[in-house]
Amino acid sequence: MLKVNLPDGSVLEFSRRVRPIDIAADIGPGLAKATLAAEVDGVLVGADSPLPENGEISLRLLTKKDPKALGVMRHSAAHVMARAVMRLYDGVQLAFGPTAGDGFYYDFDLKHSISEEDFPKIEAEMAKIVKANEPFERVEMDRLEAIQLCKDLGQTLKVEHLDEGLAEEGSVSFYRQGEFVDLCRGPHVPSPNAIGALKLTAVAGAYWKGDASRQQLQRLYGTAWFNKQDLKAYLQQVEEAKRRDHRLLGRKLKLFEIDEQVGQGLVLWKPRGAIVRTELERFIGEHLHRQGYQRVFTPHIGKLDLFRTSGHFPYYRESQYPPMIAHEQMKLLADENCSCGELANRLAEGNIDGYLLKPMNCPFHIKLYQSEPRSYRDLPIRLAEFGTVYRWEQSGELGGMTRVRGFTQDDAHLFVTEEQLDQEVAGCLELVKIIFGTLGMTDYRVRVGLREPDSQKYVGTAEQWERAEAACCRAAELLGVPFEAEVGEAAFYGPKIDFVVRDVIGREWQLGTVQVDYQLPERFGLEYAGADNQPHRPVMIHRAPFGSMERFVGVLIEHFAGAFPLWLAPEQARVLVVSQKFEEYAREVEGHLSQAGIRVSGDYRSEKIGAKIRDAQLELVPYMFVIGGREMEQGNVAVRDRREGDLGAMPLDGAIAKLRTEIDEKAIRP
RNA sequence: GCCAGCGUAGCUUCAAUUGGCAGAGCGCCGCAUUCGUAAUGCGGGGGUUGUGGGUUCGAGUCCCACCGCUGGCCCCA
Repeated sequence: MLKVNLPDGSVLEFSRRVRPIDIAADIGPGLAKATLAAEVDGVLVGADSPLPENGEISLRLLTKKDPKALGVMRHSAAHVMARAVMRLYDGVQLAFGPTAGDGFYYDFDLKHSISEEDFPKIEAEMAKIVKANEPFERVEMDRLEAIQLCKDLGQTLKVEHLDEGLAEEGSVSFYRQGEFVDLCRGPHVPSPNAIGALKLTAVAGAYWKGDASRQQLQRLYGTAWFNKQDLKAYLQQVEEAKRRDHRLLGRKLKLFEIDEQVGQGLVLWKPRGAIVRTELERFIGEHLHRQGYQRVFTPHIGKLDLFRTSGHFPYYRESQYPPMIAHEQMKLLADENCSCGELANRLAEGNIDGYLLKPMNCPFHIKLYQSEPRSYRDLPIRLAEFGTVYRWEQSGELGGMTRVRGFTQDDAHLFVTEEQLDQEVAGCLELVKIIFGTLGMTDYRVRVGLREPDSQKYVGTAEQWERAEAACCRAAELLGVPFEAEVGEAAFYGPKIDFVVRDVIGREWQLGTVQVDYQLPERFGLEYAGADNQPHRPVMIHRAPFGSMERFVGVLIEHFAGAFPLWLAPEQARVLVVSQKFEEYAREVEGHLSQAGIRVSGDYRSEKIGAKIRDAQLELVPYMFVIGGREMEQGNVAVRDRREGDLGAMPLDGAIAKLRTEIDEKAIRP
């Protein structure tokens, strides 16, 4: 006897063996037809997967109305795509093909190099498969049988996966649809007619099992929807989002430039972009003061030895700009006919010294800590700096402001006692929360990055890691926002708490970060005198609420679609003269606004007022001051709001007060 | 770094029939106009088609290499 609890509270009982689809049929034939998948005790299963004979379960039947059904359907769409590709090309090896984001992908190994030109052909084949509407059938079998089946099918990657990833499994499942058979966990929709609209979106390289040392496969991306309208709406939304792309707006609004001749990933902040950045820095500066930070400045380069001690060099050499070597050393090496390989070896071994463009600020702040004897009474010491660092990111990874080679962190390092750790981490997180709140950025997730237990890439003892990870988890809980712990996302020296946001094309970027570090204090032998007059080792917290100014401003441009709140707007107001006859009075107005600390400019071109308004609107200037004969006579100003349009005439003092209030409150308007 | 695609004026979904005179709009500059809440009119300058090489009578167009950009993978201290 199986007792089934449905979401509406009703209970059904079955004495025969049933599948979700049978239960749906019992309720009504319409529902049976509409059921695409089911959720049993919160676990996604196929509509035809057998349920236990006895016991009690909670069951949710998933129809097109349920977003989870959309995911199941997309997974099926991936199978349809794989089947189409196998029909069209020879020697196709299947890898993985899951649901992902707003669509799905499938990784293949095949000789033919798929390009976008092939899409119409593949899409047409997929349409045929959908139309034929052969059901997806689930087949379970023993793992060893499965290996034999995959061998028979010539699917060597699947055999590999059965030997590696699934080695522990007793039995595995396949999904069959016509001639197409694929090792797959499922679930799938009953048949492909649930796929209402399809479109292939991209092709890219992807490493087998995500391992760069393995072969590279071809990954085909697609999106699928229950109907054509949804697909159309989605494609429109994607186009819409692209218009907010910070790379486009950055140029249009003259915020920043990345020049080929300067170098890849090196940002030139234009005057307007610099204003946004400066305002953000000033904003956080106020909080630094309140939270007891001390501002410091450190150089852009330091001796290699410093970074040998910190562990950055040579372990992270690949992601640094190559070291600088002194003239004399260079000459000596040249005289010896020293090869590049030899040079690299000697640098690594420490036989040659040089300077490194800093990849991080911490070693410098550590030296500042060490520059004076420290007592427990001094702690916590909080050293803050807008420190510019340089990292040799791989060229394929660079783009816009979100991934660059030179960037400024709103960095700080806190040197604290073990007892102070929790409170100080909480303080750092609070700061990130304030920033995100002030800017109205609510769409973020918090990730606690933990170490991968058996990986070799971390430094420090297991015991230290456990303490640090525990501290991070405690702090995340105190934060009061949902968070997820993610294994393998830690820094090499410690766990971290990251604030992650999405850009307009759905990519995730880490912004604010707080990291707990027992390693660097150890490596540098940091100490403070305790109450017991014995030396103790401080714990370090690395923290950057914005993350980097470049990435943050890039994301912020997209967040506001370039229309910054008044306090951040590069140009807060523009004075527009109806005719050049009123220029003198308008310049007076402009002067008063400027005196009041408002970033204002004047448009005195011999253009019509409509054209000037249009230009100001397109340049996203928040306020326009229209000055004509009426205003001059009455000694007032006509204010136009970028969003709301003409606000009518008002005294200049009143207008200034209005703007000042909005600036001082850092108001965000919808 | 790897896979795929792209690169024409400051900018743009840019245009340029099978390889056959490099064009348009916006911006910019000049002149006229002095105007009331999203585009005034006229005129003008601006390109060694990313760079280098090759095929050809002839290359923006075809081929090769490099540089850069876009999407993805890996990476991300």
